[in-house]
Amino acid sequence: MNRAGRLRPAPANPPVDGHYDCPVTPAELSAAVLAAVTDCLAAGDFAGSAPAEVTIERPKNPDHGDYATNVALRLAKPAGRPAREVAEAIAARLRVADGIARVDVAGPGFLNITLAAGALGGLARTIVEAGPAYGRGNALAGQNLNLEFVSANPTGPIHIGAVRWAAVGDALARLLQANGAQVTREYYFNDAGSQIERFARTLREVANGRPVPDDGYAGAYIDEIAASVVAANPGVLQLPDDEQAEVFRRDGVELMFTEIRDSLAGFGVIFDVYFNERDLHERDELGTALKRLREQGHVYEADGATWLRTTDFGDDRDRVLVRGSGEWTYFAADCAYYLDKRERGFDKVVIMLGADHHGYVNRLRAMATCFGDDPDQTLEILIGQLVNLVKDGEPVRMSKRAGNVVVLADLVDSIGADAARYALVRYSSEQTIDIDLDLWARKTSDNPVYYVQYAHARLASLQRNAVELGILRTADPDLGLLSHDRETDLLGVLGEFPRVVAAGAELRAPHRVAHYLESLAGTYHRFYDACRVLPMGDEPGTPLTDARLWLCEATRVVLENGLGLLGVSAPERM
RNA sequence: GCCCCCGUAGCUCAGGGGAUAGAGCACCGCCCUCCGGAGGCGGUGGCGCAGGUUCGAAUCCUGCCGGGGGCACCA
Repeated sequence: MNRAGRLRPAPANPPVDGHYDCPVTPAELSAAVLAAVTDCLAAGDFAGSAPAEVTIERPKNPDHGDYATNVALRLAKPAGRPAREVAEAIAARLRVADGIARVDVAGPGFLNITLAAGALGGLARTIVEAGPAYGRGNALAGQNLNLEFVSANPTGPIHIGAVRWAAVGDALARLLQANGAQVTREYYFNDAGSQIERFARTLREVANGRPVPDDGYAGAYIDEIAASVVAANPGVLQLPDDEQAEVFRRDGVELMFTEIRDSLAGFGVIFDVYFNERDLHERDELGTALKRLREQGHVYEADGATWLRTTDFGDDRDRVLVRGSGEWTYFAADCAYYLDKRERGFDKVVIMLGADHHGYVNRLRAMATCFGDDPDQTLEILIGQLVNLVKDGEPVRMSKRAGNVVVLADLVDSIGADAARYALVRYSSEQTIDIDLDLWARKTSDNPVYYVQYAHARLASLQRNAVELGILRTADPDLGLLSHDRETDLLGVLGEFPRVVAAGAELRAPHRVAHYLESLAGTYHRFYDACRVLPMGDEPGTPLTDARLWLCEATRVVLENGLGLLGVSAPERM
């Protein structure tokens, strides 16, 4: 246990030349504090066990130092000592660590840590050199996750309700990957079952100039699809009705599938797997699942139907697998699909559902338990609240005739893929949200996506201007010069990024990245307003110019990486 | 009736038990001698209500009030 390299007497003359071994990132500082705590425990300063991790945060109040930790408050109770005493013991060891200028015990027992002057500047270099890797981590390394989202029925274009999950699901997939997880994006395609038959019959009736059946689908897209099927199958209308229905089913679903896949691609969302429910039926995976469930002893017959006893595991009623008519239920296909995913080797099956499906949670968890799995380990169901579109202050209602925006492709046409994705991913999924189309179509600063993209474009422009002036970043900048309040503010925010990425993945909350980026853009603008970067007129560049160019490039990198996690472009110019 | 989500500033929303609850918009007052004013600075203004747990609650628990969604041998 030799931590001498980390905790040693502070040198008489702290380094100020830009080469820092001392902690500059929150993660490094957290490790240093943890080392100090461990040393306290080893030396018997106070009793207890070392925490799994030490929380470091940027205090809101600058008087509270560069970073603060509440570790002493958490250790006080098990130690049986006042928190301030514990804090003092930790502070005493921390004060002699490299690169830490001062450690104060404040309030009930917070440790307020101030880094050595200019120490934070080294972060700019860390970020620029890491480039696209900055912010990424390996907390989820080794996890093989299946992320299912959207999964809208192929009986119509993707409705706005499902679009939220396209944006959030894809961003979450990117976040999970950024933390080292292996992620498969999957779309479950319900191309079997009675709704497909209704869809096929509707197409057939419309193609024959007959009215839409009472239980059929309505909408302009029906006429288009019907016409396309007829065009591709010239003799179809001469066939008997049931054979016609089969043609309309096969080709209609295929056309719908293509349209859905294309509109998602236009939104920047590409699934790794489009899974067909029909395949489950054709391979008799439902039968296999039923057999497996029966072997586990959770299946029974009653009232002519076959049931799964989900009430044994928290569901409020048992669920039918095979109807009295002998037909499979949708739930039976869900069981087979879950089993299929598990047998493809996924450690965890993640499913994103809208609030209108929250009633599924208990039955799906119970089903996983019936298969012998622990749903806390193998199944995760994310419920997101609904989204409403607002235009001219009025909610946009789904209208079959009027040209209202209700479909994914229309949304993209209306406000653009970047704004649409950002708008949908910016809010917590637990929040029911209103998307104001007028706001998100605007190219002004009240539109958050423009605020963030603008900051990136401005930084890209700055780098271009520097090149034009013949000023290039040197390989050995004096980053200790970055000591202006606005510079340290900016460095502090940049240092937060890896933790935002980790927390966003862990909490399944991509919106945190969006809020972080807005805060970063604001901090950058304040820096830029106060700190001149490029030299005035014909003046030559200085070491400070060099250091600030590194800081600006670090900021640009983080904005680019963050926007990338949301699936939003980082434009060089706007 | 039962279940899920949500009530934070005039509006839209952040706030993983921590210090004086934040941001954008709106409103009021300022800042253009040069790097993108699509910007910056200052001001007004808030945790639905009542208990509980805790050294400490917007955050966790209970109840109530208000809003949204869901409770099929439909998919």
